[in-house]
Amino acid sequence: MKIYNTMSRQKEVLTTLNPGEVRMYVCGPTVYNFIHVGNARPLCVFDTMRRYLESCGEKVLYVSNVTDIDDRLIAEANEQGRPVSEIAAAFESEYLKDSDGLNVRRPWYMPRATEHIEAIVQLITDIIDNGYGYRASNGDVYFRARKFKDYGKLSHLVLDDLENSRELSASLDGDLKEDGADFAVWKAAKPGEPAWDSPWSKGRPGWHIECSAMAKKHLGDTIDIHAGGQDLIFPHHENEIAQSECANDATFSRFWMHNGFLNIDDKKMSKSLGNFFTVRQVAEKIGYEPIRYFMLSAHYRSPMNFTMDVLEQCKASIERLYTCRNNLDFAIKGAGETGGASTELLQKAEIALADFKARMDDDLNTADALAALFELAREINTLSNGSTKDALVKTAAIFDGMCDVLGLLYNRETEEAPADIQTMAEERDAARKAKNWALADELRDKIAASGYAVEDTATGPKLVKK
RNA sequence: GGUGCCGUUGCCAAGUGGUAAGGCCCGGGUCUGCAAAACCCGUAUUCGGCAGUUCAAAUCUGCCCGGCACCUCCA
Repeated sequence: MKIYNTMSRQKEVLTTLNPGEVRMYVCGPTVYNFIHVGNARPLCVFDTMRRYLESCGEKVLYVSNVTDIDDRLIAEANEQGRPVSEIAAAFESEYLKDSDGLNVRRPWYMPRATEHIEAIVQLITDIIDNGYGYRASNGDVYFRARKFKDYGKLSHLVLDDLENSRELSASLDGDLKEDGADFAVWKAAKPGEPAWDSPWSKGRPGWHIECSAMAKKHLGDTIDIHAGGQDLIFPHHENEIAQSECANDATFSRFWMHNGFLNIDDKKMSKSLGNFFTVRQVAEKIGYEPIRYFMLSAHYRSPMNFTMDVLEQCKASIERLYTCRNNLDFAIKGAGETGGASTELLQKAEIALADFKARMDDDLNTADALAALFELAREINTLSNGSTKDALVKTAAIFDGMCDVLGLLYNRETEEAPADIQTMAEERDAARKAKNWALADELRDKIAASGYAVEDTATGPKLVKK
């Protein structure tokens, strides 16, 4: 497949260091609060990337970290008067609930920053030994950004263009840095802050260094794909590259993928604007699945506008897929050994699958892939009545495979309706045959009151859970 | 100031040189005892505007208008 590599700014054929194996690192959340809907985008998008690669037979070593120590976490802990570790553990658990709710597969490995202090200290030591790091008077350790000749190669920013902001941050940091462009890899602890021993001071890792260290520890010096939100390109990923390449003397990541941003009602999401939504809030209103569908309904690199109105549309779209799938199941139950439409159905299914793959191969075009899925849904709705059981089962497998790659239709009701409801449906069918419409309607109302809708089909009544 | 992105039907959104996918909504029809679901038909002669290149442009070029993001810790 081809993916857009932020580094080269063009689509490239994805290759991996070891054939059949993809080493992928996706920046995860800082667990100081519930994750917001913006966080859900990389979760859903890169999970879909992983699912697609796996469906193609690749083994995906998918690493996504949890940042459980940083300034915001400390601020939150101070505010609540609880230890940082407690806040982090609580919100990590909430994060996983949301992640599971969105049908995001658990990472192959999910490293926590605080459990990798040793690896981090080692990496910083290597950086200093190679001349790229230095200890400041207060015990902080900084990285000499300017010394790394490739600094800016990912973001395509030139240090001198950052003049204004650089001066600003230099003045804020006092005289600790040799150069305003330098960034912290280790921060000396202030009184009361969580701290770990190091050769330089009791302190904590900087934000960028943890990803460098954890990627190295679990995936090696060179990884295949590094992914995250577009806002991480600079400075986060740029700094990761500087740290890792200066410490390891090897290319850090061969491909860089970045998802576009999510706006809320056409504005950037922020707490001050009052348009800040957590995944949990939205899921409680409408469920998780429309959120996932929404994330896949546009190309992952384009900016998206998040509104409840559009989410309702997503929900309706998913409904169509569920209905189709349920109809397919119903058709399978009633199908026999003959069916004139079988050949055509299987043909259409193969075409849809080929389209689906071609679109996913083109830089993970999930919006286009969804179109292929809907085209298949229409063919199924049209042809399933005239097909054999064998053809229907094969078609279902293809349909399910596509849904599985997208991570959709994971809330399918597969249980049979309760016996009493089925009995009522049969009684209603008998009433209909006797043209007793009053009784038939009465029974339909009763069934509806029990949470089921009954539909009349050529092969008998069909119960749908509502 | 530097870097980059975007503007396609009522809404969402693909399409990046060959004559506008798909979904939601809406209107009409078929099926149905009535429904539901489904299917069929209809919904952009047109892709922010103006020029240009080309046999051919939503797709390339230029200018303009409008919106957005990043530029030291925000996915």
